[in-house]
Amino acid sequence: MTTDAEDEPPEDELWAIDMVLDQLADKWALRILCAYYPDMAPIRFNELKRRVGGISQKILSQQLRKLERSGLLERRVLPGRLLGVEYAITPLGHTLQEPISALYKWAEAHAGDVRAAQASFQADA
Amino acid sequence: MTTDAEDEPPEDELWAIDMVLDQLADKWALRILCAYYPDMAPIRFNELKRRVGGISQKILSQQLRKLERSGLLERRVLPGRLLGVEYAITPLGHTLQEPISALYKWAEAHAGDVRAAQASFQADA
DNA sequence: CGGTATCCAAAAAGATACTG
DNA sequence: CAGTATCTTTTTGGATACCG
Repeated sequence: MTTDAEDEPPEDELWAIDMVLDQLADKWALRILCAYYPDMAPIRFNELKRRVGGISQKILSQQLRKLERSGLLERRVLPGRLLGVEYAITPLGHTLQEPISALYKWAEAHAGDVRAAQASFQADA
Repeated sequence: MTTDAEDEPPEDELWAIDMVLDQLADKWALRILCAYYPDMAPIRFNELKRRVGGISQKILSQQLRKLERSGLLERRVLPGRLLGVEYAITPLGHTLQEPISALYKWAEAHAGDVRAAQASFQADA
């Protein structure tokens, strides 16, 4: 019998999800995307560096290239005499902002709870 | 006991959000929490290991302790004849399932888009 | 079954210097 | 301003082996 009561997701899609999670599951990717919250306006390289905080140029550059390759961000050279580059959220990246924002808002709302849990964990042990 | 002791020094309330993101922004935390999706039932250690896939006992153990300290998971020793432990989602962890699920669903829905973007990125250059 | 301890390899990140 | 190159340090992960 080929009919399962459970869902039968294609294996091809399964590792694709894994691949997508790989894009986001590192120290910086989520933070970089959170830097666009809530206005989602394009951000220039050094401003991004300032907004994220504690990230080196090298890592930021790497991450931006990764996010650009994934189609979440778009790199734009600013025209005119002003030497500059900005990174804008693509339409695809924009669809990700909802889940990201949800995560960010959760962090805002429950940061105290997490801290309290960590504090009481020591006391419990 | 201290194989890889990772301590988060208490910081300001402003940095609490950052601390929360630190809990989630690594290779495994999101995947482990995704393993509970969609039924959110408690999962035993080795079943969790199988569901996550590709994770070693050591890392899984580390991550579970971290998530337990953060109050997202609860470790329960199973009573009775069977030697076993299960990890259950706490009420706090349950509130996180919504953002996590949103992220997971996004990955499901847009995995193809990301792949296409990565493919066209080479061609574009 | 559900972990820990130890050792080791690999990957990520940081500092610094340099470039167009 | 916006990076790249190079080197070093730090962090992470995997492979056992072993324990309650």
